[in-house]
Amino acid sequence: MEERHVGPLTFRLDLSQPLYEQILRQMSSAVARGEIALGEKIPSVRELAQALKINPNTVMHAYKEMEHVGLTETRRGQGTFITTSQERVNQFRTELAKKVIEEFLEKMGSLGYTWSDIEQYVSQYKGGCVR
Amino acid sequence: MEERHVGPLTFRLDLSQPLYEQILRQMSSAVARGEIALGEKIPSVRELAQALKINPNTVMHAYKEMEHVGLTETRRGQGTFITTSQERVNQFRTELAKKVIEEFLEKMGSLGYTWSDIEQYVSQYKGGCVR
DNA sequence: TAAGTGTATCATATCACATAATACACTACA
DNA sequence: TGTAGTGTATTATGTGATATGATACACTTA
Repeated sequence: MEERHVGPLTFRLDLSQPLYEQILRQMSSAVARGEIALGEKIPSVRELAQALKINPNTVMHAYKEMEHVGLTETRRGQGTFITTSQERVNQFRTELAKKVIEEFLEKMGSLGYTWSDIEQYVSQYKGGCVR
Repeated sequence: MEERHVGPLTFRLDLSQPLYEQILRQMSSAVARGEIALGEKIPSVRELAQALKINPNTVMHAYKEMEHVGLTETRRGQGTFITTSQERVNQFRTELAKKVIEEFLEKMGSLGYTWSDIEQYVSQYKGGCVR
């Protein structure tokens, strides 16, 4: 629930979802919002772990995922950097969003909600946690 | 991925989400769709477990949840019945949907998506798993 | 050489989820 | 009254994802 700042980055972690997933999403968001530029260095594993008060291995987990999907590039001994490819960033974020949306629609569907139900329903939440 | 039929009810379980949650949602859906009427008896714990090829305790978990939120009423020695209160059914389904929607919006928000992004994005999925 | 990187590998702990087996209590009905 | 079918409770076990803790190694830069 609490905000943690690391350089230009801001994180807000809770226990409702895996920490490494939250790091993953919020790091992607930081890139999308332009809070960190392409090619930029992100905090080291140990630094972020200390700042977020979580275990380095957990950060490592997130970082490995980020590299695996092409959001970051790692240089041993130097650090971890946001990829220089805007295309990869977009693709990665899109993939994440796709999963989120599909899970959402599947759940609503299994609740018996029709398409127009969902459209109406969702619009009620305008002005909530989304900008 | 496979459909299982139990009387008038149909279930489709997979391993991506907790079984008891899927039962919960799909039972609610069945009521909403009118596949089972208010006050109607639903399959016994053992019967549903056998039909879905899962453990009775897992079905029990789902049934306890359903009773806890007021979707069902249980009569020891007789069985479990859908509540006779249409209001409770609606309320229950709405609560479930609310959680699903809030989780969805929170995730999209943490991905840096704006409101109009989401509206556009979601509309691309029209004709998918939702009716 | 030293400090700061990523990386690897142990072990351990917790929690949610599911299974398994068994027993008990209540109800309906032949 | 007995018996079958209900929900319920208990205890144990297993599994996988997640997170932690500690330590060591390899690489890069200054």
